Formats: sequence, C-alpha cells, structure tokens
Amino acid sequence: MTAKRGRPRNMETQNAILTASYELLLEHGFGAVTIEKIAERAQVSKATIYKWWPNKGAVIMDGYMSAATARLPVPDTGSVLEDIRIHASNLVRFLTSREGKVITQIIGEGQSDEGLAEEYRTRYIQPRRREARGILEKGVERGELKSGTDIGLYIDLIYGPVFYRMLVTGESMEDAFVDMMLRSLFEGIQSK
Amino acid sequence: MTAKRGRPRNMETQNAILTASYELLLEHGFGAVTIEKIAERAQVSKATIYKWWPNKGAVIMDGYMSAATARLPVPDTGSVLEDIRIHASNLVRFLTSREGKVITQIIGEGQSDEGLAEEYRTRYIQPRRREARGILEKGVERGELKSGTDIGLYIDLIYGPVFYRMLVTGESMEDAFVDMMLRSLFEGIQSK
Amino acid sequence: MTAKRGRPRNMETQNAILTASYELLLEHGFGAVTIEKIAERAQVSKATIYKWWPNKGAVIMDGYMSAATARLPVPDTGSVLEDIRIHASNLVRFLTSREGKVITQIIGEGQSDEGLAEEYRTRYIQPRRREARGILEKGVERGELKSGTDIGLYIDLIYGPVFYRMLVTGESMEDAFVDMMLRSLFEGIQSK
Amino acid sequence: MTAKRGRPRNMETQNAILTASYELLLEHGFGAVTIEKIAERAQVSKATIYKWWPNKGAVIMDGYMSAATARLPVPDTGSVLEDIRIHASNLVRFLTSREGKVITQIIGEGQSDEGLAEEYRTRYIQPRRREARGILEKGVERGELKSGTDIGLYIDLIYGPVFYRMLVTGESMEDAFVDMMLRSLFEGIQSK
DNA sequence: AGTTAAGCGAGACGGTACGTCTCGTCTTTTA
DNA sequence: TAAAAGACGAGACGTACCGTCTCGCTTAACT
Repeated sequence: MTAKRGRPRNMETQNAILTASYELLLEHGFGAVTIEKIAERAQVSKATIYKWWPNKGAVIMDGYMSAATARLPVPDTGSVLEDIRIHASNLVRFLTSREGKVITQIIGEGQSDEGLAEEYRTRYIQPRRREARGILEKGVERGELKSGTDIGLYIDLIYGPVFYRMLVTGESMEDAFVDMMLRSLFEGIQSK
Repeated sequence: MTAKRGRPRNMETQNAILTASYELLLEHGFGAVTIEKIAERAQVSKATIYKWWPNKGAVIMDGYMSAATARLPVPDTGSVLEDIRIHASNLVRFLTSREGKVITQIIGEGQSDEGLAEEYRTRYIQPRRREARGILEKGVERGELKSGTDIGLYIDLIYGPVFYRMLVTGESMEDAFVDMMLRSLFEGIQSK
Repeated sequence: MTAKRGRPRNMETQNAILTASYELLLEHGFGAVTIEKIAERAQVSKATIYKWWPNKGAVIMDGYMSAATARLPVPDTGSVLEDIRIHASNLVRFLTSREGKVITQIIGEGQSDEGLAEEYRTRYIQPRRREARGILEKGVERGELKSGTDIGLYIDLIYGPVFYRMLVTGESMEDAFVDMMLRSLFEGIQSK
Repeated sequence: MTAKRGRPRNMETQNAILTASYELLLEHGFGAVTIEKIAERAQVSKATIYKWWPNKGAVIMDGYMSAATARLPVPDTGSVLEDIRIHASNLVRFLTSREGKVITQIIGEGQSDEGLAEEYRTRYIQPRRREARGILEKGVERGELKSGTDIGLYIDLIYGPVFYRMLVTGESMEDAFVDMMLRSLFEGIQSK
C-alpha cells in the first residue's frame, strides 16, 4: 500500500457534485441534467467531475444511489404470499413516486449505455432481487412454494409484470393489481 | 371540400427521410442518430424534416414502423400453451435480434419522452398485445385457461418477464426460459 | 394587338408588394426586410415577387420610390447662395428624417450590391443633382459664380460634405452648418 | 489585484480568426463573409468567435484593423495646399484599391448597424481626421488659411466630396479631380 | 523548511448538433 | 395564363454541451 502524496481528495466536493446531480435529476429529469449544470450548481469545475466519473450516466447513478432513500424493511410475516405482496406493493409505490420515476429514466438511458446498465443492475436491481430471493427461499423451505425451480425465475415472474407496466405499457398499478397478479401466479392460470 | 392547394408533398422525400433514419438507427443505435445526419443521408434539408416531425424520436419511430419487418404469423395449433410458447419465443427471438435491440432503445428513450412513449405503445405494443389477446381468448373459450380473469393480466404475466429480462436485468433468454416460465405460470408456483 | 388570354395581371398585387415593402422598411429598417415578410404582409406568393424583381434590393428601391414623398419645390429667389442654402437645408432636413434614414440604408446596402447602387443613382441621386445643376447654372449665367468650372464639381463640393456627415462621421447637421459650409465654399478658405 | 484565473486566452486563436476574416473579406466581400466560414478557415469553433465578438461586423472590423495596412506618411512640405493635395490623393488611391473597397463596404454595413458605425468612426475615420487636422492647423498658423473657422468644417469640405463620390455617385477620381476640387475650395467658387 | 505531487476552480477551446430562419426555385391548384 | 399556396434544398444563424486542455493556487506528505 503506497502512501498518499499530494493534496487529499476533498469529500465535500464529491458530495456537492452528487447532491447537485440528484437535485437536477429530481427537478428536471434525466435528459435535462448536464455536466455543465452540475458543475455550476456544485461550484465545481467540470474537469473535477470528469476526473472522478467517466460520463454523465455514472455521476447521475452515483448521485442517485448516495441520496439513497432509506432502505425499505424486508417483511417477514411467516407467509410468502403476504411477504411478497408487501414487498411488491412497496416497490410499486416507490416506482410511481417522484424518486422512482427517476430510476425509470436511468433504466431507459441504460438501453443505449451498457456501462450505465451495468451500474444500475449491480447497485439497484440486484440488491432488490436479493431481498426477494430471501423471502422466496423461506417460502420454499416452509413448503409454501414448489421446490425444484430456480428462484430467479420466480423473481422474474413476480417483478417482471411490475416493470413491464412501468416501462412499457405505462398502465397505472394499484394494490388490487398486485393482489390479482400474485393470486394468478400462485395458483396458476390453467383451469384444472 | 378538401382540395389541396400548393405544391403537393413529395412522398419520395418522406421515404428518403424514413429510410435514412432507419439505416442510421440500425447502423449506430438510437443515440447516434441525429437530424443532421438523417438530412445529409436523405439529401434533404433539415427544415423539411422539422416541418413534418416535431423531434428526433418521432422521425425514428416513424422510420422504424415504416421499415416494418414482416409481421410474424400468429400461431393457431389448437393448444394455448403451444400457441403462446410459439408467440413468446418469436418475440424473444425478435427482441434479441438487431432490429429488436432497436425498439428496446426506443422504449428506453420513451422513459424521458412521453410523446414517444405514446407512439410506441399505440403503434408497436398494443398491436402485439392484440395478437396475444386473440390467442388467450381462444384458450379461455376452449376451457384451457381459467375464465373470470382479465385477459390483460394474463398478458402482463406472460410478456412482463420477457421485457423485464430484456430491459432491466439484461439476462439472456433461450427457449428453455420461455418453457420454464410458461410451465410455472400455467401450473402455479404454490405447492398444492 | 393580340387578345389577352388567361388571368390578367393584377396591378393591385404590385401595389400591395411595394406598399408592404415600404412599410416594413420604415418600421424595421433595411436589414429586417425579407422577401418572406413582404410576401406574407402583401398576401402574395414569393414566386410572384421573384417574377417581377430580381432581388430584395430592387423591390425595396421600387417600394421606396413609389411611396415617393412629394417632390420638394426647387427654390428660385434670384440668388444662388440663397437658392442653394434652401435646397441643401431641405436635403439635410430630409436625410435626418425617418424617410431619409431609409435611403441612407439603401446607399449602405449599395456598397455591396452594384445593381442596387445603379438604381439609387439613377432614380434618386441624379434627379436631385439635376435640380442643383439648374440652380447653379442660373448662378453662373447671372455672374454670381465663377464660370469655366464643371458644374458637377460644384455639386460635389456642396453636397459631398452633407452626405459625408450623414454616412461617415454621423455628426448632426443644423442650418448653421449649411450656412457656414456655403460661406466657406463661396468665399474660399484661403486667406488672401 | 488583477490575478488571471483560468486558462489564458490563446492569442494565436485570435489571430487565426482575424486573419481568416480579413482574407475572406478581401476574397469575397463583406456580404459573403460568414462566421461559419471564418470558423472553418481559422480552424476554430464558432462558439469561440461568439465568445469574443458580439457579431459579424465586429469581427470583420477587428480583422480589418489588425491587418492594418502600413500607415501612410503624413506629408509636410511647408505648403498646406500641397500637403492636403498629397494626403487627399493618397486617400483616393487607397479607397479605390482592393483594401479600400472593403472599408467602403464596412461603412455601408454601418448604416444599419450603429455599433459597427461607432467602431469605424473611432478606429478608422477619426485617426485619419486627426492627420488632416494636423496639416490644416499648420496652414492656419502659417497664415495660409483663414483663421476663425472650425477646422472640422475644413475637413468636411475637403474629404466630404471624396467620400461622396466613393459612396454615393460612384464616379471615378483621378488626381485632376483632387486638384480641381482643392483649387475651387481654396479660392472660393463665387466670382469676386 | 523546502520540495514535490496531487486536488481543484476558472475558464479557453474544437467540435457537433440543435432548431430556426431566409433565400430562391419548383410544382401544384384556383380563378 | 397569372397568381396563391406551399414544398423543398441549401446553408447560415446563435446557442448549448461535450470532453479536453491549460493555468495558478492550495494542501499535504516526503525529504
């Protein structure tokens, strides 16, 4: 480990950048955030931003994660269906909020920016999937869910429709939607 | 009286614009398509483009739809599961192709452009949902699927995971994935 | 004389064009007059304008001349000095008026447009010089002015300084200026 | 304390812009000079030009002045008439040259652009008038010219006709014209 | 204490695209 | 067949960001 020489990195500078980025993101949306405006608002030079982040997407993602809204508690009621209903409802409520709209835009941008996609998968999606995995694994252990199937597939089946509505069809989602969806999914859609 | 006054709009010009737009889209992706480049390639003035389309997204969407890849045949094997398996597999194959990647980017852009979102929902997503609806309604009529549930929900359950993988997790999808997903969905994930 | 076929040429159209041109000229100055705006205001198609005039300068010049302010009376007091004083004062008053400013701009434009220069020389400058020539010739005949010199030179000497102030130095001109100038010119600036 | 912050302005950039501007001016005339072409020829971005100059006229004026043709020597023969004859002849020769034509166009443009007019008055006309004033003051001191008259008026009387021919009538000027003009002016045009 | 390395704000700069404007031409329909 | 309506290619406008690049100052750790 080499000793650090020179002036140490000023953490307040970094915070100012991330805060400015997040504020602009909430105020005007992804498209309106520019490095120029971040620099201006954070009272920071553009070069400093480029020194620590490779591009706009990275700063915004970092700003978003560091402003990170308090982690939602993972429910543990003793019933998978109930736990998942709560978890999914929370997700829906979050995605339709002001802050949630923003990750929707980040995911959108990620379609043309593989680096950014990598980021939000690692830092946002996967942690959320791990929560769901925990809930579902307990369900399998307790014998509430069929075993032998990849838990990842269960997650896709539950959260896929939520993101699909959010990103693709744009239809609104109420708690009733989550209820109906989970019922169909748990019981199967095939008539016996 | 709808007599047209003045020099009529030249359809070849419009085609040149749409073709140029689509070519650039395939060659370089959504982000790299610029009105400037479209104009140059189509041998058209920028003003002409702006006269007929309000923004980049609209031209690209139009270009994409008019270059419309041959419509996939809607299967009718007599079995919903089989029909849906074919339909979903076709969708997966399309989405992972060169042309499919492109609508992924259009959907991405739509997250920050409500007008564009409106467009692709009306012109791409809804027609595809209508196909699926036809298949599923026959399944309900034949008694293969539970009746009493909104068919729209079934569609969300089937296609949601596909788009979710495509847009959010980025995981690859083979035919096996479609098989497993449909099996779980049809039979339910709850241990009986 | 052959019978006229088809739609007859509408003189009101020409007038509308010239009027529109002149109004725009007075309202916004030479630089802001465009064929596009003239056409719009005159309810005329651009092609019609281009049919009758070769370029912007020509229309403006025509508009200017046809709106032509009533001709100033040429004085005839019996004294050259007095006649010229009146004639030059009138010119100064005109040039510094709203309408006069406009020919100043036309002359300016003429520096980069030989066709326009030709126009205003023939249609505006030369007629004015002919008036002055008349006055001065009478002065020579009456023995008030030295004979044997080109009258054109006299005109240059008298009107040159006026246009010079107007176009080049931008200094204001009162009647006193005209008086002083003519006095120096008539008597000579050389001490005897 | 005038400490300079930030990257210093690169003088070569400025020179490249001014040189390109002047070259285009000589090659194609005022009307054909565009910021776009200057930027291209100078290998400079348009934004850089707009950062330092408010409009086309300002760049061109600056380019013209910085390419400033060697100052003409102010004659001092001991005779006002002779000195003025030389000075005026030089001016005529310059105005009718390639470089001279150009300031004629700048003055023309100045008729619709007060800022530009201000510039060429301060930077071109006034310096030239100061030279003439020097010559004429010596003439008054030596008793060659009438005293008691504003020297500025003398300048108007001498140089007015030159610019008038140049800008308004377009007539050519030979040395004989200068001779005749000065003779009439010095001796007066009134028959004694 | 002096040197050296890095952090950093200010700001210049080339480049690219934006969306708008006007030019002058061309092609229809209408009168 | 004149004229209005209006499409069109060309190309300049002035603006906005991008990402890079000096500068000169500051702040520590190493000599």
